[in-house]
Amino acid sequence: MFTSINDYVNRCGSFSPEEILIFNELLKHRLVKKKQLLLREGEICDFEAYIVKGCLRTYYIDENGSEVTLQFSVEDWWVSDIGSFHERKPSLLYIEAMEESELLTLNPSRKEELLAKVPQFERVFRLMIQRHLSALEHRLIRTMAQTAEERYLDFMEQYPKIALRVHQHYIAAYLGMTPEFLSKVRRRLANRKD
Amino acid sequence: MFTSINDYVNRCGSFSPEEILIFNELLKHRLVKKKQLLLREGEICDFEAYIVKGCLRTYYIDENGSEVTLQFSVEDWWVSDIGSFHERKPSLLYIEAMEESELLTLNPSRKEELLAKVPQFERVFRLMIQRHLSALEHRLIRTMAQTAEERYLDFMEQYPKIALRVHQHYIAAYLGMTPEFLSKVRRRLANRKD
DNA sequence: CGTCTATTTGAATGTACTCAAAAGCGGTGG
DNA sequence: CCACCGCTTTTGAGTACATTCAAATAGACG
Repeated sequence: MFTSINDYVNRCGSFSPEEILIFNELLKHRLVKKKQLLLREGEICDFEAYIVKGCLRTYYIDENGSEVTLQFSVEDWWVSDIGSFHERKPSLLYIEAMEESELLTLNPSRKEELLAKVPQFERVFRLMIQRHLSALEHRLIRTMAQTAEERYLDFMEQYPKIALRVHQHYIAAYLGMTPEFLSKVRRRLANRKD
Repeated sequence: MFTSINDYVNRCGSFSPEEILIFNELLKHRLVKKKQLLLREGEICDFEAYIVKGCLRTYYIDENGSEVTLQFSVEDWWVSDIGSFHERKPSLLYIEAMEESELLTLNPSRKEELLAKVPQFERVFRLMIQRHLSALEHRLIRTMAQTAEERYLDFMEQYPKIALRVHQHYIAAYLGMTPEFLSKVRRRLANRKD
C-alpha cells in the first residue's frame, strides 16, 4: 500500500526508515467510488491526497453553469485544493472520482504533526506545489497561445494514458472547447491521415 | 528600503528583529531600467526578487513568434521563474521591467543560507508559491470560461492600478486577445454607457 | 434487447483574428 | 512653441475559428 508513495517521497529527498514510518502512520487510507465527490464548492478542503490508484478530475462551475475542468489526476499525483486546505477557506472547486480510486490522505492536523516531527518534509510539499505551479503555467500558455486542434494534439501527446481512460466530453472541458467541436477536430485529423 | 519587505514577511509569520536582520543582510538591492530584461529564454533564473517599486512583465514567445504575457508584477509582489530557479534548469520565459524598478533579490545560495539560519522562512516562501498558484488558477479559469469582454472587465476591476500604468497592447497580450480587438471591446463598452 | 448516455453531423451564428490604413499622442529638436 | 517623428490606438473589411442548437448515430450496460 505504501510502496509507491514512499518511492515518491524518496525521490524528493532522503529519509530514514524511521521517518518514513512516522509518515506512513499519519496517512489515512481512503477508497472512493466512481462519481463520488471528494470536495464540492463551499466546503473547506481538509485533505491532501496521494493517488495510489484511480483517476479524478477537478472542476469549477462558472456563472453560466458550465463545468470547466482544471485538472485530471492519476496515479502518483497529489490532489487537493491547496489554497482552501492551507488557508481554511471555502473552496470554489469540485473534485470527483472518475474511477474507483485508492488514496492516501493527510488532513491539516496530521500534516502539521508530520512537519513538526520531520521538518524535511517541507521540501516534499514545496516540490509538490512547484510541480503543480509549473504544470499550470504550461497549461495557461498552451490555452492562450494555441488553437483547439493544437491543444488537442498536445494533450494526446502529453497524456496518452489519460486520453484512454477519460470520456471525450471531459477532455473537451479540459481543453476549453465544446464536445461537438472536439469531435469535429478529431474527424478533421482522421481524414488528414488518409 | 527594507520596510515594505519586512512588513511582507511579518504578515507571513512572526520573526524576531535578529531574524529579520539576518534576512535583510542576505538581500541584494538591485535597480533596473525601463525595458531592461532580468531574464530571457534559455537562461537559468538565479533570483527571486521582491519588488519595492516598479512594474514588470513576464512573458513567453510562442512558436509563431508572438508574445504571451503571463504576469504583471508590481510593488509588494515577488517575481521569478520559480521552476527554473529551484531546479536550475533553463527558463522558457522573459522578464522585463516596464518601468524603472527597485528590487530586493535572493540568489539560490543566499536563499539556502537564509533557510539554514532561519528555517521558519520556509513558510514565507511556501505562502508565496501558494499565492502564485491561486492567482494562476483563477487566471486559468477566467481565460477558459470567459469572453474577451468579460476578461477585460475583470482585469479592470481586479487590477485598476496596473491598467493605468501599462500600455494597452500589453494588457491585450495578458488577456489573450489582439490589441485591435481590445480596442473594439473598449469602444463597445464606451458606447454602451452613453 | 432496450435504455441511457456519449459521440457525431450539419446549418446558422457569433466571436475574435488578420491585414491595411488612418488617427491620436508624446517627446524631441529646431 | 511648434513641427515632426515614432509609436500606440482606433477603424473597417474580409475571414477563420469555434459555438449553439437540433437531430441522428453509436456504444455501454443492465
